[in-house]
Amino acid sequence: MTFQRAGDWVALFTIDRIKEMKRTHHCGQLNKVSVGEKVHLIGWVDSIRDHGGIIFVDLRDREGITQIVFNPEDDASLAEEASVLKPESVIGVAGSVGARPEETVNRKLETGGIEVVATTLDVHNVAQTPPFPIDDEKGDKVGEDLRLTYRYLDMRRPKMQRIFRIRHDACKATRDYFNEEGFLEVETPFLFKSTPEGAREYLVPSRLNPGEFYALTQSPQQFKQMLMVAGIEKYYQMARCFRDEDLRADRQPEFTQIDLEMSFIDREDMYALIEGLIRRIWKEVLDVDVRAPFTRIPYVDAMNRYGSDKPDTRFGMEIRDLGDVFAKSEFKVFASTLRSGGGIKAFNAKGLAELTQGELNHLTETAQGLGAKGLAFIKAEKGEWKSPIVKFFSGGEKAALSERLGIEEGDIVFFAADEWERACTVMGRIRLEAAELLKNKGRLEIPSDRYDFLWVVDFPLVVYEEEAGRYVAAHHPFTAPVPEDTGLLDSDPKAVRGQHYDLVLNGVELGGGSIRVHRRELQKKLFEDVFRIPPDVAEDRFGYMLRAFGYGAPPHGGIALGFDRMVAILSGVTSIRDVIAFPKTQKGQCLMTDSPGPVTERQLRDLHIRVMDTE
RNA sequence: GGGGUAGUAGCUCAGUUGGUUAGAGCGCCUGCCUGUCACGCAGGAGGUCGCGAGUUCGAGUCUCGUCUAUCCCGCCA
Repeated sequence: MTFQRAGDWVALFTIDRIKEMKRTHHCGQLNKVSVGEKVHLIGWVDSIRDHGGIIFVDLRDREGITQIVFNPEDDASLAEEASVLKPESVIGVAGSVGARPEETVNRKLETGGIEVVATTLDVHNVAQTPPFPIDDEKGDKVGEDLRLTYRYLDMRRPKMQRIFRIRHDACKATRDYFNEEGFLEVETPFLFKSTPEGAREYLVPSRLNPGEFYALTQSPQQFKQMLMVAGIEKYYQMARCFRDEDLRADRQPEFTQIDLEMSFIDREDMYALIEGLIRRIWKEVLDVDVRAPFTRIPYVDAMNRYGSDKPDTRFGMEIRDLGDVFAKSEFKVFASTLRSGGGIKAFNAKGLAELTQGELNHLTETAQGLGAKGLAFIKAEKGEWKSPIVKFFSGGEKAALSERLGIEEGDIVFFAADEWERACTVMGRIRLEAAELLKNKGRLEIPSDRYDFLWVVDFPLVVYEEEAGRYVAAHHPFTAPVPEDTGLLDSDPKAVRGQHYDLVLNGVELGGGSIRVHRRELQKKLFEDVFRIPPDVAEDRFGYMLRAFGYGAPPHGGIALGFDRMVAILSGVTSIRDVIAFPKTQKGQCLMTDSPGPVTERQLRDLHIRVMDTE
C-alpha cells in the first residue's frame, strides 16, 4: 500500500508527464497562419472570463498573451475544471488554433485574431491570490516595499519583463561590441584589500587570518591596471562593484559597471571607442541613431554655463556671468562679493514669472540648503520688473542685464552672488528645479527620445581638502596629468588638469575614466609629494603597483560606465531599483529574502569577531 | 548624521472644525450568466486607522516619541 502511494507520487514526474509540459509555441507567437494547428501552450493564468457556459482564459508567458477557450459543448468536464482556475496559476493547455469570428477579434492583442480551443488542461501549480495586482497600470501604483517583498510577482508584469529584456539587450550589445573590437573579458576578484581613501567599503572578515579583513571591490580599478601591465592590452568586464555608502534612487550598494582598460591609447581613442559603444547599444536596444562625436565641455565651462559637472543640455536657460556688469555696483551684496573674489551668476528661467509664492520659497530654501544666503530674483511682469533688489541697480546695470539675459515679459531671473563654485552650483541646481517647474506647467517639453551625450573634460587633477589640509585626487590617484601641465605639479597643483573624462547623458553622469600614470617615478611623486601620503602607507597600499610599474608598464587608460543608470535611461525609468532584479531598500535590506540577518555565535567565533552591544 | 513626504480593508485611496456604526473603486467569497477580452449582474465577508505614550468627556483627526518606505543634503577617491 505504502509502495503504491509512493508510485502514485512518482507518477507525477514520469517522462510522459514531462513531455506534456513541453510547449510547441509561446503565447505571443500564434496568428492566423497557425489556424488548424495542434498546439501546446504553458504559462500563467492572466485572467478568466467565465460566462456560465463558455469560459475564456488569457494565458500569459514571457512573450505574450493568448486566449484559450473552454466550451462545455465540446467537453463539459474540461470546462468545469477551467471554471475553478485561479489567476497566476501555471497551467498547460493543448488544443487547436481557431480563427476568431470577425466581430470578436481583439485588436489590442497581437494574438487577437486567434484563440486556442482547449482539449486538455494541466494545472501545474495553483496560485494563491496575489497580494497586489499583476497588472502594468495598477502595479505601478503599488508601494515599492510590497513590490520588493514579492519581487517574483512584480517581475511578472510586462513592464518589468520589458526592462529586463532591455538590460539583456544592452549587455549583449556591449559584449558583442567589445568582442569585435578585440577585447578580452577577464574576471577580477571581489575580495580585495581595504583602500580607505575611496568610498566606504564592505568588509569581509578573514577566517584564516584572524583580525584581518578583505574589502569587496568598489571597482576593479587596480586589477585592470595590473592586467595592462600583464599584457592583456584590451580588457573589459561587466563588473559588479560594492560601495557601503548611503543609497539614492541612482545608487545601490552593489551595482554593475561596464568596465574597461586599454593599452597604447590616448584620450581621443577612448572617446571614439565609447562613442561607438553607445551608438551600438542605442541602435540595438532602441533602434535610435545617436550622433557622434559627442560635444566636449571643459569642466570650467560646464560649471560656468550649467552650474554642474554633469550638465543637462536638453534645454537652454544657460547661466551667465555678470561680474563685469556689477563691477562698480552700488548694490553692496554684489559689490562685496566681487571684492572678495567671488562671482555674480544669473540665468533667465524663461516664462516662469508666474510661479507661486510657495514654489519661490522652495527654490529659496534649496539655494540656502546649498549654502547661499538667499535667492535674489527679478520678475518681468505687466511691463515692469518686480524684485526686492532692482532698486539698487543703476540704469546702465539694468540695460546690461536686460540685454545679456534677454529678459522679456513673463520671465524670472535668478541670481547668485558667492564664491565661484558655490555661485555656479546654486544656479545649476535652481536651473534644474526651474526646468522641472516649467515642465509641470506644460511650458517646457523635452522629447523622451532626446539623448544629449557629452564629454566633460579638463577636470582639475587635484582638489584641496580643507579638513585634511592637503590636496587629494579629484578622480583617483592614478589619473595622469595633462602633459603640458605636469610642470605645475610642484608650483601650483590645483592648476594642473587631469587626463580625466566623464561621460554625461541628459544630466546624468554615466561614467568616467582617465589616462593613467604608467611611470613609476611620476606615480610615486603624486603619492608622496602631491597627495602627501606617507611613504610607508603608500608602500602598504600601492607598493605592488609601483613595483609592477618597474617591469615594463604600457601607457594605458580606461573608463567605467554605470550600467544600471544606462539601462534606467534606456527604459525610461528614474530609479535604478527598477532595472535591478533584486535591489535593496534605502537601508540596504532585501525585503524578499530579509537580508542582512544575524549569524550564529559559532560563525562569529570562526571569524574572530565579537558583536558590540549597541545602545 | 540632517531635512522633506507617506503609512486607514489584500491593493489604490477618501475621511470636513476632534463627535455616534470609518467609506469608495479594484481584488476576494457565494450565486446567476454561452463570444468575452479590465466580461456583466446580484449578494457577502473583510479594519488594533504602522506602533507606543500624551492632551481630551471623546482621537483616524491634535501633541510627543518610535518604526518602515521613499526623495534630497552630507557621503559616493
